[in-house]
Order: sequence, then C-alpha cells, then structure tokens
Amino acid sequence: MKLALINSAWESAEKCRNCEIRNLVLFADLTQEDFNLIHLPIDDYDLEVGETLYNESMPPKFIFTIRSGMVKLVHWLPNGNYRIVRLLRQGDVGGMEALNATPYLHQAIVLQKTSICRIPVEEIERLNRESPRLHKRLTSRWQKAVSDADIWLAHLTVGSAKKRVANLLLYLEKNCEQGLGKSLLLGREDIGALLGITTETASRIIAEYKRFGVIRQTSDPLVVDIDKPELQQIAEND
Amino acid sequence: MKLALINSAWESAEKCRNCEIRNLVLFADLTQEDFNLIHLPIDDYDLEVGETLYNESMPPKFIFTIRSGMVKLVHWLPNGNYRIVRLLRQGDVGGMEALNATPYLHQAIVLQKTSICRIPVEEIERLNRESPRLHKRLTSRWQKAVSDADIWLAHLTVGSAKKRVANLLLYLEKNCEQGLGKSLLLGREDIGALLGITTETASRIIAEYKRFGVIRQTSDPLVVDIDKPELQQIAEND
DNA sequence: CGGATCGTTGACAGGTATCAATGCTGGTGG
DNA sequence: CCACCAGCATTGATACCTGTCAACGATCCG
Repeated sequence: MKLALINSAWESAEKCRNCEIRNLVLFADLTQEDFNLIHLPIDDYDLEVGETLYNESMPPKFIFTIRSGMVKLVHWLPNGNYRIVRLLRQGDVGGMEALNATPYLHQAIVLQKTSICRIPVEEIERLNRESPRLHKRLTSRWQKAVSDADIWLAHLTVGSAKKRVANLLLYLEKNCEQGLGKSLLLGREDIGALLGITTETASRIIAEYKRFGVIRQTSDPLVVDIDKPELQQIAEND
Repeated sequence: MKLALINSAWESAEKCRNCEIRNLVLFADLTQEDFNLIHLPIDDYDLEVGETLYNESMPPKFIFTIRSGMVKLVHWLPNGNYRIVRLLRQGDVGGMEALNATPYLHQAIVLQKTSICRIPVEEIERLNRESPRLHKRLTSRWQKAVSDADIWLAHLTVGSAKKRVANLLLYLEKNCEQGLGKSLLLGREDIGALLGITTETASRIIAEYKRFGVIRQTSDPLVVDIDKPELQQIAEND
C-alpha cells in the first residue's frame, strides 16, 4: 500500500516533468530537484461537458490546472439565479482559494471537454516552502486571475447587449482552442449569465448574427465560424 | 547620506511595528526578527480627494496599503470612457502587479482623504524570501482581491439600475468608515462608472432616493444617512 | 459678477426584460 | 423504426427601463 503510494507519486512527478504544456502551468520553472520533492499524487483526467470540477461544498484540498478545454466559474445568487464570473482556459488555475484553507468560492463546470491536473494543496505548500520558483509562479497566476477579472468587467459588462456578445465571441475565438476564425458557441443561458443579459436577448442576438452571416454554423454544432472584422466593428462602434 | 538612509529605514520599521492597524495589513504576522530585515524606507502619507496614488505609466516599484480612506481603481477604455473596477478600503493592498514586475494595471484615485503606506517592492521581495509569515499574508491578500472582484461582478453588475445603486450604497455603508447607517455619497459620474450605467441614470436614482427619504443629507455633503432595511428591500425584490 | 463644474430634470427613441407560444433536436421506450 | 418527450432555441407582443440629447439650476471660486 505504501509502496503503491510512492510509486504513484513518482509517476505523477514523472508525468509532470514530461507534460507537453508544462511551460504554461504551475510547474514551468521547477528543476529536477524540485520534482524530487513531490510526494503526493498529482492526478490528471478528463471531464465531459456539464461535469463539475469542484463546488462550494467540497473540502478545499486541491487546486486544478487546465491542460485543455474550458471551464466556467459559477457564482450562485440567493434567489436561485446565477452569474458566471470567469472562464478558465488552457494554462489557467482554478480553486486557488484552497491554498488559504477557505472553501471554494464557485462551482466550476466544464463547457468543453476538458483535461485537468488535480494537485493536492499539501503538495503545493511543501513546494512553495522549498522552491522559490514555484512560489513565483503561483503569485503570477494569482495576478492573472485578478487582471482577468478586471478585463472581464471592463469589456463584458458595458455597452449594449450586441456589443457584449460581439466581445464575447471575439474573446472565445482567442481562447477556446478551436482555431483561427472559430469560436465556441455557448448555450444561450450561459451567454446571458456571462454578460448580465437575459437568455432571450442572448438568443435574439445570436440568431440575428447568424441571419446576417456574422457567425456561421460548422459541422460541430458547438462551434461557429466568425466574421472577426465585422464583430470588431460592432464591438467598437454601434 | 548613507546614514540617513539607514536611519530612515530603521524608523519605518519602527513605525510599522507600532502601527495601530498593523493587524489588518501585510505585516500582521511579522516578528521582531522579521522587522530587523527591513532595510528600505516604508513611507506613510496622506492623500486628498482626487489625488493619484499610482497610474499605468509609473514605474511599478511600490505596493500600497490603505490605512484609512478609500481609493478607486480606474481602467481607461480606448474610447476615452472609463470603468471603475474595484474600490480599495482600509486594509486593502493596491498595485500588487508590481510584484510581478509588470506595469500597474489601473490608475488609483483617492475618493476620500486617504492614509497610505508605500512599500518598496524590493523590500517585499526580500521579506518574502526570508519570512514565510509575510508570504502567507501576501497570498491571502491576493485571494481577497480576486474574490472581491468576483463579488463585485455578481452583485454590482446585475439587475436594474435601482438595485445596483441600492447594493452600492449598502456596500459603502459597510466599508467607508462613516459609521453605522451612513454611506459615502460618490459623484454621479463615479457611480455610473462603477455600476455600468450613465451619469444621468445615476443622478435620477439618487435624486429619487433622496425624495423618498431612503437617503438623507448630513452636514457633510459627501456623506448620507441611509435607510438600510428599505435599501435591502429594493436590492432583493423590485 | 461671470464662468466652470456638477447635479437635476425633461422629452423621446431605442433597447431590453417579461410573458407566452412555437419550432427544433436528441434521446428513450414502446 | 417510430412516437413521444424534455430541454433548448427562436420568435412575437408589449411594457418598462435606460441611454441620449438638451436645457436649466446650484455651488464654488476667482
């Protein structure tokens, strides 16, 4: 049993060392010695659309890095409504609240098939104490979370509903890994919760964009081709 | 010259050790030995309404803790409009971007006479390396900045303009140090930039609240008495 | 006293929420 | 295989809200 645990830990360190997106995530700057410090298992696994990564009532024992895919952070309001406060994409870290021994602040739900690394908080704390390189990475991740939230606020909650949807589509084109000119097309309810508008308004605008050819269906119903210049035009003027 | 610097450093460490709000800010957990590590001067000073604490084009060499008062973080948009992305109040830390050697992300402008501690980034970095207690504090401040931003988003950018203003007044009552039942009354333009509404709409709503006695002028034109239950009522239902 | 700045108010058009009804699609069980 | 259902997306009608443009009042200060 103990041996199994040690093997597992060794394996996970090995996997991290060879991880192809390592330069994007927490362990980018770790050295060989740092990896030797890893004792607890780091699990990696995939989640399907709609599955929950963590929520407010789970014990905050892990942080999560996104290897690929996309996750929404949902904040539930007392009246049963909800608001999406951020999207996590490749290289982002979720659940960092756990590092301060406080409960998770959101429910994290998968929007696109997503590949995850789940890292025990204990492990992070040990490395944090013993590896200044990891510490540096962690604080810069934290900063990224703050500045993402600010940019969100400044771009996605101002202007008309049309502008907001245009900005969202442009944001997704950049960040959803579907390739140039392609964007993930979220459910209308999610679009509403992201932009602070109703589902009906979101639907109307998406339908209108489709009619005018600003966005076009692809073979995958969850992905659309977008007319980037046109959307940028809408986002700025109109 | 060198002696003067050393004296100044010694003095600032001394001041921090005796600071009456120390338990709120970064140095809460530092020990005597930790203070002995402080070599660079930590300045404290006051700023008046409208003065700028830092902005995007200043070299990011300091972080700032708010001893008292209130500061807005302004994000300028390309078209000349601006959005207030967060408010800093007693115990908050501003300009933490500097710790990652990136430019400041906002312009920080004083809303209420504010008392500041300005701490050199170099100093923080040294302490961070040598004092695990400070490190812990720093990460928890960072978390606070993230969760503040999220709460902001979830409460102050949804619902009707009336609800948003009500929520803002309740938020200020809790956080502006004017005492129970009293709230800082911001300029209408600031209210607009905070809530994502126009100045005119902000003005209409404030004027209406005044007419119905939900808020009442005090001797200080920048402070109002608020009818808390009524505002909570408005924030939830209506 | 005049000018600048900020707050207030009005009129109006356009945008958005709301309520309600109707398509559309994928999955399930007969 | 098909009928049916549940969940989403779409669309319409309408009232309300908010942005916009414009004018006017209040206050402060030189």
